[in-house]
Amino acid sequence: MVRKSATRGTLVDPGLTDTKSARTRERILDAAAYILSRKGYSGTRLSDVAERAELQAPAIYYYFPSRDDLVEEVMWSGIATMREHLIAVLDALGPEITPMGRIDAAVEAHLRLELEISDYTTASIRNAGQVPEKIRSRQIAEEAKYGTVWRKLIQDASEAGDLRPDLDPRIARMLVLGALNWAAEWWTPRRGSIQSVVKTAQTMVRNGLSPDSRG
Amino acid sequence: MVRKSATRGTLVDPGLTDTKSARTRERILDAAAYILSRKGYSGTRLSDVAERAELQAPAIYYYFPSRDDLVEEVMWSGIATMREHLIAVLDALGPEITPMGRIDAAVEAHLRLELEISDYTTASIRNAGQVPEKIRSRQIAEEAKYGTVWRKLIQDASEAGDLRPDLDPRIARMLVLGALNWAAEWWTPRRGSIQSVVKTAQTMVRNGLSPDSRG
DNA sequence: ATATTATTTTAATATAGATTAGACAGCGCG
DNA sequence: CGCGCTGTCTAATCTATATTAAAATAATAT
Repeated sequence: MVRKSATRGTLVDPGLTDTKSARTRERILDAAAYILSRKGYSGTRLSDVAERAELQAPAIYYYFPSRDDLVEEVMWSGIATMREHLIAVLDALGPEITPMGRIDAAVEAHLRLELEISDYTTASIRNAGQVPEKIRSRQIAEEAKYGTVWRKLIQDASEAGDLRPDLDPRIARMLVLGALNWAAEWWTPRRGSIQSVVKTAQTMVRNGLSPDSRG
Repeated sequence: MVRKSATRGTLVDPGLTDTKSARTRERILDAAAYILSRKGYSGTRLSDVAERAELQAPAIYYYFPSRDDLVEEVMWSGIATMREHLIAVLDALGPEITPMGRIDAAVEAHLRLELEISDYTTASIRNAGQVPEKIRSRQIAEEAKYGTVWRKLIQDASEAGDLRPDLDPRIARMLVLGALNWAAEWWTPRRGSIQSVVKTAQTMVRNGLSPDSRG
């Protein structure tokens, strides 16, 4: 029996169903994320995915109705995971943290997940522009949700008077996310620690957004 | 006679040879840049390029030895154009401009070329990670040259005492370029003018890089 | 141990897309 | 006029890759 793309576990709850079958499915998704993040949408061949998942290409069809269904799941779960991760981090912060402190935390959360954990995230980020409409729509929905979390972060800063008045908040948000997203394109472990990237990014974002300090 | 990829004119000097043939070649390159920036490396089909250039796919082989040669030229000329553009803008600035003022100008130059002019630039930016090694190497060389211009901009600011000491200059540079590069992914004319993007980007970069103002 | 179901494999199929071959039109020139 | 060159086209080739079909193997239940 071929099962219709079953609900994939969230990051927080990585799957109640931990059968051998579920693990194989996960292995295929992981492989697809890996290839997708490196080769792009059109460059992702099922044979490559299969090789990395250590099985034959047709076996993929036992778990996914089509190549595009597989890709779609990788794409949206990449962003969904990012959002879940970010929200979990923010929720753990406690109420005494300033709005700008929360933005610092968000910068770190985004960078760490992107750089150290997830092929899903980079697959999702890099291919956002290239996938066909069918796949894209669901991903756009996830992106919008993620953007909303950030919009709130910046709005809170603004309301606390911690945002330069000469910034367009939406543009500022996109520029920040761009700086973070792009990190996956150039960072490698060989060139400095993630910690150093996080630190510099936090400093730049904080000072880029904050009004001039009045001495 | 098939000519080996002839030297493409620079931005400043768009080709001494303005024959009908040269124009057709240009049309093919333009079409390839357009498709490449939207569909990615593997997704770029010669038939699509041909359609946009208003000829049949095999005609492309009269001007380029292979698909990859065509792609390669788009990819490196995208960055080369960006660098020429940036250098031209900087050279026009005059010596009284501060290092940070020059960075402002660079931010504007980068954004304007990326957003208003060039499919080449976005093709080059977006597909940097996906093209095969053969193509990539030449592009990496161009990227390095472009990075050098920016490195100098930031170094000059640093030597003038206009750079926060707690920033890693290389990381800061990559974060700035990331914010700028990413703009192509979200900006559309419908959502605000380029001018507003430029202004917000300049403000954020300037304040992100500058030491705290002592009042 | 055997029947049944789940999983994976190997062997077709089908199509898309790069590339090549060969023909053809326009054109300057002897 | 007929020749050679440039630029383009149509038809043919060839390969890669998604997908389907038909087994074969593994696992589980009876």
